[in-house]
Amino acid sequence: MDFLKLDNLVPLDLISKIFERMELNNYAKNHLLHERGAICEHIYLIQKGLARTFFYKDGKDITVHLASEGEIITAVDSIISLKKSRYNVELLEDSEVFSISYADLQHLLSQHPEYEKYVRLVLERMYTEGADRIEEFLFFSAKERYNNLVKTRPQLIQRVNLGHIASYLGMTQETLSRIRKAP
Amino acid sequence: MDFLKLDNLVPLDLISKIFERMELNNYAKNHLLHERGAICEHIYLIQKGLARTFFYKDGKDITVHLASEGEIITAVDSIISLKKSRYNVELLEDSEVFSISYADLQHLLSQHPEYEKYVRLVLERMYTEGADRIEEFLFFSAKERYNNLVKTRPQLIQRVNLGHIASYLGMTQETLSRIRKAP
DNA sequence: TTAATTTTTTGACATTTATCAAAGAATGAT
DNA sequence: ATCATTCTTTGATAAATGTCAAAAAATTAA
Repeated sequence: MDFLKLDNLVPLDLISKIFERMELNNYAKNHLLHERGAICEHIYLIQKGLARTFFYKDGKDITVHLASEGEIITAVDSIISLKKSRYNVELLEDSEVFSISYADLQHLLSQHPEYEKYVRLVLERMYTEGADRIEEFLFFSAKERYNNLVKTRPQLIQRVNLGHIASYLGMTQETLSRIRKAP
Repeated sequence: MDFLKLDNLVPLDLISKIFERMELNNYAKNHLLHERGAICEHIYLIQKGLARTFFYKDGKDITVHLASEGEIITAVDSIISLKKSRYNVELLEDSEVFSISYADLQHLLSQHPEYEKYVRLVLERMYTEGADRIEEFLFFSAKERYNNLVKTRPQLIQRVNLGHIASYLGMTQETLSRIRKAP
């Protein structure tokens, strides 16, 4: 599985149209793009750097999503439903981040319905990636899930700390540490 | 989480337009709507009855998806990518099933780009449901996952056998049997 | 550079869940 | 109704993973 990169799916002229509507900002490591409890109104595209979505379960911090260059991140539990989000979206490195409000995106789409198709392609891809991740949990042991991640997104292994990778894969950091050193 | 029902998202006139292009067929229990190894070209909408997507991992049959009345089912690993599918799509009851080829749907959308928006809404919903399911695996024990399913889709518990429910929830049937009888 | 902080590893032990084998219950076919 | 088949439960045991506590290593800040 190769991960969502907008530029494989969407023609350049549309990308630039969307980018015209987007703000590009620089933020330091640990900056929160979105904080839990708030309604999330923006979609973020990582231009440079790394972000994660996470939340707390029984006091433990669990990483739900990781996005690096060219990938999209937002609080999926809020952006569409407009409900208060349980998620935080945090930068793991100093980053350059494009952002567009969902309202602006919808406005752009209503003006240019010919672009809907590409949003559909992106959503189809996101959906398929989600389905693959569900399969991982249905079929694979902790060790296999880790090995798959190493294969599909090796850059993450280098850049994200062990605790975040572990919770992203649905295991404790002790378990991941032991998997890593196993023969 | 309430499950995907087209008619909450899509205006009736579009539903009927799509339905004009759809075939409605009756099939007996155990009929395969789609068989693994083939490229899946159709999307199915369950009018009456019950279907599941499943596949084999080390000889074991694992249910990946369950769809009842008003819900959509297809081989998600194939319909978009046009790769050979690992999945079977099987009916668990005698059923009435609408079907449309993905090519026809795309054709309809190119003729009526104003409908793209609704496809987007459906995909957004499907994506969010997928994200919820991933969360289940990240956070919840076998027992909690079962209790959540009982709460969100009680009809399934009645209609789907224990083995299929168990694999859908990522556990063995013995574990689910023990969870059920636990105090 | 040193100290403080954060991250990773390790060990001992507990818990959850899986595996295997078999019995019991339910369902469907004749 | 009876037999065959499929589904569910049970028990014994094993394997995977989690928990807690602490040490070691790496990173960051002063």
